[in-house]
Amino acid sequence: MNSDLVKIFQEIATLLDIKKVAFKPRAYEKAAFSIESLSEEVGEIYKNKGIKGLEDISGIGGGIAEKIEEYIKTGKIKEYQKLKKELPVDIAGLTQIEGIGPQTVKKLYENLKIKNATGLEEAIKKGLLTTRGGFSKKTEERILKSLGFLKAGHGRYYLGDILPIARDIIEKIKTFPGVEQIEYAGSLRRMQETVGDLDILITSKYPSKIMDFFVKMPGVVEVTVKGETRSAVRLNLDIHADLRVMSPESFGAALQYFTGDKYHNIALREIAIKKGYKLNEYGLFRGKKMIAGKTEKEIYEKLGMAWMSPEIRTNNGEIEVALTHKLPKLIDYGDIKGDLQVQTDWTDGEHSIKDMAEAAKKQGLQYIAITDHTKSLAMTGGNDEKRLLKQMAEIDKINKSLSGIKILKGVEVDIKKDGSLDIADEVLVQLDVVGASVHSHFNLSEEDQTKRIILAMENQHVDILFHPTGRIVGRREAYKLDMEAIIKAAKRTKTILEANGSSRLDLKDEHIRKAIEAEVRIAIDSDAHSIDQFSFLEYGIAQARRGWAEKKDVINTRSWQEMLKLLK
DNA sequence: GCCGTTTTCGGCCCGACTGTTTTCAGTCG
Repeated sequence: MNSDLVKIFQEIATLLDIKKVAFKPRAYEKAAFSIESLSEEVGEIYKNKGIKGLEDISGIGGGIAEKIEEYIKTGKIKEYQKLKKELPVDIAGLTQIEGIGPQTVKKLYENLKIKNATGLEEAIKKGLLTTRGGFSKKTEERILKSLGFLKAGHGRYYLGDILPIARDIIEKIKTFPGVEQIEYAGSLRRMQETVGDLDILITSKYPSKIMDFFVKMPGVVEVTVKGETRSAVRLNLDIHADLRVMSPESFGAALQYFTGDKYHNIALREIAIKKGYKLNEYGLFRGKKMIAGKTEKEIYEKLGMAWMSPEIRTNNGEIEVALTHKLPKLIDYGDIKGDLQVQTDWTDGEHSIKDMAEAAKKQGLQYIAITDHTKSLAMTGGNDEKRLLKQMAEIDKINKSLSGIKILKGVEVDIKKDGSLDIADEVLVQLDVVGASVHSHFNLSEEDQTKRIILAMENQHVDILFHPTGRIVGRREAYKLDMEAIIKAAKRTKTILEANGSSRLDLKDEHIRKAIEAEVRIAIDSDAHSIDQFSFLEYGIAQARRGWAEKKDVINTRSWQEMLKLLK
């Protein structure tokens, strides 16, 4: 229901944009955004509090509330259907093609009756864009390129794939003569799950020289934009990179502006206006006078709030909290002392227990829990009770031979279809850390899946629910699950929820935030399967920061002795 | 269409780059 309405309102916004209606499009966009970040179904809100309840949602007033009511009652919105009839095209599909916006969508339909990306491609093949469409050859080429880019599946990249590459590129640009300050901004600086492109900011006395270096840098395949202060290129990994050169007085303003996100920035600029200022990427101004811009901190402070970490800049309440100076002190990237999910070559990991322990120590960790798979996961050679006991004895031996790192005995026990576990309680009780997780029967109904998992959480030995929703970024959707019920059960059964730092990134940030609000603790794990994968902890911490987690909310920020006290 | 510690009416985020525009519209971030 919510996601349908989000799509409809976004589409209404674009349709009104096309008709050049003023201001209404922004109102519909805002409403869509509000609904998207809602934790409750609008249907529930309407049922409990009626149309008044809907109007209490920010960005939703009388008009849109009525439309939601209409949708709840009839399953459709007349106004939307009317607009759609005038322009019956796949707007979202077309506008996601770079360079195509609302007006181009209209032109494509009116001149050529093009309704979607496939139709567009066919029209280009027939040469219709230039012959009858009223488009120039250059525009046609640009659209064709964007289509190819989209078809290759290169939209957004998983954070963990792109962060190391971005850091390399920054190092490379640092070597250009004349580069002073350099930072990356955008979704990468916000450490979002996925990153669309690289936004790099530089200060330099020689902007045009820097631009020349940048567009000729090794790895650049194509230059899409080149100007005095901004250039954009496509790199050989099909990643777009944007470079902007700013003056030092404006560096903080630019960093703030290009870090975003968009909604956070809009909210900030609205606050600036109310205070009689103007905020842009060059600074905060009163009239012509610049009153802040050198650092992000001074801009936030002049706007009446404390500086906040990029990870939480989403306009999901952080601005309101910042205005009252009650921002959470987010967990820091160096705060994790131990890793509670680690696989070894006893199952599907690549390296031995000892190698993993030594690698963890090198990474600065004080302890790890070995949590190999169990027998239900036959493809990984999962441990049965007997082999698990043998592994525990082995860990005792290795612990005696190592210093500076403690190895805890653990398991990633498989939750069977009926919610029971595939390792006997008599063995589980002997372990330090029991993580339980789902690896099969992803297609159960929400009710059955939720019941199944809660049953496992009720086991007195299950300390942590590993990767609770089963999703993998860009690869696999989460299974259907009543997250609210899971969080409630976690509280009741004293089960820790995991924030998995591998490409699962599971729990998601919004669920972490809800868990913490419900005073459920989390564990940030790497789920490392080889010695180089402890670096995944960084992404797990980012995830937790986006979920507003503080150090105290995360059990493995404690020493292993203190951490164990928080388990069942 | 929404909203209010200047307002229940009159505002609504801001600027760079591109194209074919000779003064601005479209798109993007």
